[in-house]
Amino acid sequence: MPELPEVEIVARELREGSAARGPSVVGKTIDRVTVLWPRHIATPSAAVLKRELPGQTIRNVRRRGKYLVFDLSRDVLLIHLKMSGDLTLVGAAAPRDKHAHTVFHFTDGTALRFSDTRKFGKVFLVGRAEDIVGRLGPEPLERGFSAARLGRMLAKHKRQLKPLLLDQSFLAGLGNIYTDEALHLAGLHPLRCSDSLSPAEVRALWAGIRRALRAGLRHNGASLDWVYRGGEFQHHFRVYDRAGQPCPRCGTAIRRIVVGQRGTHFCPVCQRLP
DNA sequence: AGCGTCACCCGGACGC
DNA sequence: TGCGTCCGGGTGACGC
Repeated sequence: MPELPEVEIVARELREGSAARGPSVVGKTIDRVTVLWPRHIATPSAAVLKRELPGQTIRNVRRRGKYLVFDLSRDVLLIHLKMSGDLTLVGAAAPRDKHAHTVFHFTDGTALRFSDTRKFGKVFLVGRAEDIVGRLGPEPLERGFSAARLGRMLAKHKRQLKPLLLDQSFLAGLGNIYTDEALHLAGLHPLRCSDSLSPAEVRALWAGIRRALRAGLRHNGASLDWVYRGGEFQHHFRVYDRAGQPCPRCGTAIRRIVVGQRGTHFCPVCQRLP
């Protein structure tokens, strides 16, 4: 279930090369594209994608929110992995993968394979990355994301913290895991109203968000959908997926409720509703 | 603006 | 063992 840390790790590995994902894709030129599941191609049509990509070279791979951004010589390719998507650089002789739905073949014979068991992932080809990621909120790990800024953002809304933090146009990159973890680190109930936080609570939330994301990065992401081989963060969850188990801080049984159709995990003692 | 609901998928867990 | 059913994940579309 890729959230900011998992996507960041994929971007880094594709950019710099890794054992899990193969050598860097930066500098490779696309020769042709195979699309076995056209519904992956969100924009434009698969036909246009197959026509426009050949000849373009990958200049850089980066992340914005949960999107992977491939800067090409002319256009920008964006991929959203959703929950079960993965990208691997493979050689010409690689065994086929029945879940590989879009394959970018390079002129050197290698190929970047987009596999997605649940077929939720999306591919976008646009002239400017902003066409897709322009509506995203700030990056929580960026220098400019201060506690004061978070406080101003929170005060502008009257929403429950959990759905607000999951809203990518409010803040980019938090999914269900890191939101629950951040709220526990901050000692804030997921149903607290965003404009009701004291300055100290805002600072705690700011620190909790950043600590949760950094912990995920440090442990190479979480592996729940058997996608991110090597990710270990699932062994360090404080509340996520731990209903009935003891809170790491006070020992009280973690509770699970549903907020906006999302499973939400919290400690009823450390995260009280005023 | 904010909220609820649904659709999109399918592997795995569960119940019978 | 083999079925059937439900769940969860991120997002966009929709209606209120």
